[in-house]
Amino acid sequence: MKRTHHCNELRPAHIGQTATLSGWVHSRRDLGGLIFIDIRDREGRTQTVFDPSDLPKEIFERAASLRSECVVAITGKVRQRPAGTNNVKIATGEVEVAVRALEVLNMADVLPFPVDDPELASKVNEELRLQYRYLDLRRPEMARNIRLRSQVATATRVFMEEQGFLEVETPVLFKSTPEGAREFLVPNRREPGTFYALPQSPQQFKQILMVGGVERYYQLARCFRDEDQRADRQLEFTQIDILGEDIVTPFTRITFEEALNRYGADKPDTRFGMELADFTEEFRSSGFKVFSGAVAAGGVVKALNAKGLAGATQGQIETMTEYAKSFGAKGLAYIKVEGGEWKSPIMKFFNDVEKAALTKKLGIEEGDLILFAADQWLTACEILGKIRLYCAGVLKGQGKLTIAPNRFDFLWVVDFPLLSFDKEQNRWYSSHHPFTAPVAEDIQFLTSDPKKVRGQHYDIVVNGTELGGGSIRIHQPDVQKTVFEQVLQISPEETKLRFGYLLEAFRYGAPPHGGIALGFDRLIAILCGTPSIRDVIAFPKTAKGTDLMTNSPAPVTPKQLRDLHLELKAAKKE
RNA sequence: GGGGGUGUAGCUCAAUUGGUUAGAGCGCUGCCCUGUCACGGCAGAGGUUACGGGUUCGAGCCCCGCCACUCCCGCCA
Repeated sequence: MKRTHHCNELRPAHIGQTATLSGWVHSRRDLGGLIFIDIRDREGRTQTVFDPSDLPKEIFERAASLRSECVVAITGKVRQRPAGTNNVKIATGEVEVAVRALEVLNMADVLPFPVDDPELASKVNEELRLQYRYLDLRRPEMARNIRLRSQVATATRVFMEEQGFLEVETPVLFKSTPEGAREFLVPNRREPGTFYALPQSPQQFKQILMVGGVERYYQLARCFRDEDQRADRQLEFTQIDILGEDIVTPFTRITFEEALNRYGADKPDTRFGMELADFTEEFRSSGFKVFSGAVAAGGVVKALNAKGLAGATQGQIETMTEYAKSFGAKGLAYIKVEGGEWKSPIMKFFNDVEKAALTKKLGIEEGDLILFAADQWLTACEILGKIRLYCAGVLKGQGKLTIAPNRFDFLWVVDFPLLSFDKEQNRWYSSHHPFTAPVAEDIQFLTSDPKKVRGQHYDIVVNGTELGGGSIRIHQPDVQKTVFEQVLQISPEETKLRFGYLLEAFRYGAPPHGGIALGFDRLIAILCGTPSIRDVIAFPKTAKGTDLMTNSPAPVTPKQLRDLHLELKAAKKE
């Protein structure tokens, strides 16, 4: 029995035709003298009817023994449903198939969790869903995500090819690079003590492709980073990786500095206001020593107005304070504007001029909650940035802030600092990656005043999520050498060992080039409206990097270790 | 590495704050049922309260440890 139609296909126009459907038993409704079975495939579902007056007894009895998720094929006549029994919830709800023949392709055990009821299934523990991922993937929600992912991948490829980009696959077995994320290593059987590394991104190969004359490259590339996971971070993930000439930017641009000043984040969510305001000058000589002291130490005073949050309980204020402290704040000063007066433990320190400045800049009204941070510029901005998002969450929960679900605020963040300083290791490191070109007029400061150097780097942000980033690459070997050796303090020997091939490639005619990488999983998650990229990856890993379905990672045999010239120092904990 | 949350029947949850035999809905099993689509009715089975200790006359509940999942900080060029 070969399927003639899929389960979302039959309509009144098919009435009278003979059809064969195959798929899973979605649900069985056994009325005793009559059995309805909904058959589901990935396209949808169709009701079939088993009527004993019309069927051999044997078939009817077999239908009665079926349970959810058995795999069957049926043949029968498509007919109109009796008046008043249409099912408006499904697309095939006007017709049904009167079964003549049934083939049971496979029985199914009782399921560990329901897949037929979207409401129940969506609440099932994710641990269980991951363990039985194949069942989870049958749920319409997951099936839709996986399909959308496939469609977006195809659309991407069609678009890129039209624009003259070539998809080139780059090796997964690559070489370890000292900068950047922790890598996965692959021991080399052929030469003891040598290793491949899985790429954190196809970065270096794609630059080589530029030198190789590809001109416009893209790839849906798998990347690997052995770092701790988040809802939007997996050990292995997919990037839409692009390299070519300067990328056109149709979206709003905002500088890194402005993004921090206004939103307290380098990936601002601009779908709502509540912007930060600066009060450094106003409090420079304030009687409130916490503020004036921070300014004297070279810091700033920032504030934000959480409109309508004056009703926050002491507990909520406490929670916010703890939250702020977890980001390095020393405390969280606040003012509640309630009943026509300003209520705050620090009210007594403010004079009228300061109050007037606050009222003016923050547009303070009855019912507002004002929150302060006084610290070094970056710290103060980031703390209030986190508090801003927290407050937005609370206001959303109270229905005081609504954001249209189909609103996507895309923007470019530009003028990032090229370098950041690592206090622990006492050295500079690349904010983005070591191949990012400095802004031309800043190159002179590379060795004398590294913090002043801006990178030709841009992040693409949507709704507060970093979707991707790109940069104009260094294509002059001398600048690249300076970055490696003098700024990042990688020794000439190490540089030659790790990046020699790249520096050499640049000597043979390297065109200027820029690239961008978009987090494909994050993009799909945003399009699917889910907060976790696990929902758009067919087989994701848990927060600890395990695969609950296959139980990986797992030990290997002593022989495998011997072949790889490896010896274990610590055995697996039992 | 650190902080928070969760873990009770196959699933989703409850258990009056330490007190009788740990309950409900769904699912499952059996019987009944010819127009259901969350079918319905009757009956029934099903529990190492994640795991290991401890306190107590008595622990799902308190304490210590441990495991798993999850959210966040660090980390993620």
